[in-house]
Amino acid sequence: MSRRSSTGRPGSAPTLIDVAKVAGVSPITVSRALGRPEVVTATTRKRVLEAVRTTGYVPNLAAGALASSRSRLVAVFLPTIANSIFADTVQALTDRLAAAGYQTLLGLTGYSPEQEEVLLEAVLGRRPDGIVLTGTEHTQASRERLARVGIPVVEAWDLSAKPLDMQIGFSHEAVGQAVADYLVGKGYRRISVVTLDDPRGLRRYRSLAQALTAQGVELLGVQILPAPATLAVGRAGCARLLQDGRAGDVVVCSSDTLAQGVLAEAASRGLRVPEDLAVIGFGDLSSAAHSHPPLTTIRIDGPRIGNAIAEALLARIAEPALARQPLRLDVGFELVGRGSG
Amino acid sequence: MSRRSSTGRPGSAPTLIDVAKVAGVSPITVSRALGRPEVVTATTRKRVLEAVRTTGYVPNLAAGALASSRSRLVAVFLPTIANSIFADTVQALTDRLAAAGYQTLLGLTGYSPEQEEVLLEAVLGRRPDGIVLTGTEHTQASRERLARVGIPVVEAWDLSAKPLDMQIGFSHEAVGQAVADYLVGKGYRRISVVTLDDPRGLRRYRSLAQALTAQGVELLGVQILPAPATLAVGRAGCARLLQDGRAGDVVVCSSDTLAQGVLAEAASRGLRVPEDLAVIGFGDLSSAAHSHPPLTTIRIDGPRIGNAIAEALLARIAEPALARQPLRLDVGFELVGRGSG
DNA sequence: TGCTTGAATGATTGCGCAATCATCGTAGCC
DNA sequence: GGCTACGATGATTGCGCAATCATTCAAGCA
Repeated sequence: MSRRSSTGRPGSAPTLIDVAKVAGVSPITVSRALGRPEVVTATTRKRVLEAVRTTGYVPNLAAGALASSRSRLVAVFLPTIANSIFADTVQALTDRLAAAGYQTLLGLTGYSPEQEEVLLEAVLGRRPDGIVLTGTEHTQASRERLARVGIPVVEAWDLSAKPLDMQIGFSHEAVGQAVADYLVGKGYRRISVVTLDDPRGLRRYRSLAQALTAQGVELLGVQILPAPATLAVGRAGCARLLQDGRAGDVVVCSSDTLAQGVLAEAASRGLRVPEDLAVIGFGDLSSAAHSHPPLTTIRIDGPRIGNAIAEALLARIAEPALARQPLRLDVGFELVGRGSG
Repeated sequence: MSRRSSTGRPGSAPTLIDVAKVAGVSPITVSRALGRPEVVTATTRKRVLEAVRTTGYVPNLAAGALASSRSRLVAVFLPTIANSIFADTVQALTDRLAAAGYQTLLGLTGYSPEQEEVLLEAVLGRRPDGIVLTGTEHTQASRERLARVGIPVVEAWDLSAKPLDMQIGFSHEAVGQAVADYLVGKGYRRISVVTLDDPRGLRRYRSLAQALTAQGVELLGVQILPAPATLAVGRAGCARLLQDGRAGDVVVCSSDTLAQGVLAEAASRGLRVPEDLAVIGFGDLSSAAHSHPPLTTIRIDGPRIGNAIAEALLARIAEPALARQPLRLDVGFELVGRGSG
């Protein structure tokens, strides 16, 4: 196995030049055969691909990125990987991007704009061709930096009045409103909330509270809990509400996972759901339809968001002239009524 | 906002040279002030940092990678992001790597070695400083390629006889054995399995079957199901077993999520758990302790795996002389007995 | 004073590739 | 047959940075 690079150093990876020598063409022809095969004749292309195979050549994308100022990298920032509510979106997004020759840099922000800012600073060093952020809450420094660098940005899972660039999500206010309407319509008047202290959950909660107030109903109790969203946290929140006598007739949760915790707490106390205590979740995780009773929740089309992000990014990259053309896609949501409330 | 690059083109990002001009030093001093601050005097460092701030400079890591042949990138391949069993590991891993100045490239293989091979080929173009693979099943082409490139590789979540490089995981055979011992010890003789057709789940299942056979017990029924691991899939698997009269007294599942599906199916049929049907899971997800009844399952220390991967990678990167020094870390597992079986 | 020593800084070079412009050759046309 | 037009290929250059070697300067010492 004595392959050697153009400079003759053994052990280092073969380069375009090595391939070119083997194929008997110029380096740039190799580059073209690989990058834009249609501009090269079938025979040279074949010769080049053969040479690629024998040399074991793998293009150095860092060099390519430097020369072309296109990194073929997309940075994706998530609050956490643990909450599977983002899983479908990320899956669809990375699949679509991978198919288009893009790779995904992952950043985990832990619901913290400051953390996001730090990661952003680091990631920008890669000169990604696109950036996907979760939510619309960012530090001022992040906003300014993103405005400067001018690469396509998608804010996902939310909509806001002052977008950085493109937004693909839905209105958390509308969700709160819809839940309020649903509950009031079903005759509930004694309502409480268990929510994570993440920005979107809080917005849904506030919107719910406001919509209820508008209909003459006041929230009975609220538990705002720090991440992560686990069943244990949901249980604890519910226990606290019950203990304070503030659970009311229905608990609205900021995620299905918390809701299952509430379900668990209710069950352990012998409360019947929904007769004694109704429960509303958010996310429609795979478990929601199969809990006991099945969970009434809000369904978001995660894969659709992921695909839409990819398409928006790829379109913008292909046609930078569209820059800062406002894209604002509301994918909506669906309230799925099941047995829990 | 009229920053311009060294070549005077407006709009393009400032470079080391721009910063150097502003700071009144040579470019290489800027590089040093940023990369190895200890070799530069405090005053120059301060001047440089000030210039970095005023110019809004962000180092181009692609150029740095090209010049230094160190990408500060680690590629992480997961079967899927949906199964939260990997979430803790990835979280710990990325946190630790980010703290050390490394970024994470995410690859989703969908439990397919062929998919992994394709992604590997693409990712190798970035010349990552390390690669993390899930499991020990890889195509021959992947194995050869990885052997050639000689960058640190960690196979996680499993152990095998022929490691690519480093391995950090546990023995799935031992898990199967432990479950067999546990069940037989509890007096169960009529045992069935619901498993995803992922390599590790299948290995646990086969080991369980073998260990049972060694004790004179035969598996009553097996359902091998395609991904994803959802409650619905678990329910369907359980329903099938019951319908065939092959569920026996206890169903062993390849994940907690499937187990919860089994629990749901049992509940919907009015079966008492564990009296009529016991259930064993795998993973000890946050929900396992709170299901009804709480799930007997196998706990894996995910964060520990993530941290160990990061440490192993960073150590190897810092000291390439250790290359191919076999590292094989068995993090073990714990059978957590709860109410379900 | 003259020398050594080492810390701090600078000049040069090349990493591997794609953009750009130049060249070659052939088909098509009147 | 001579021309154009265009498709295919090649030569040169520079992307932004760090490695390497060179230089400067001040402190320390006999």
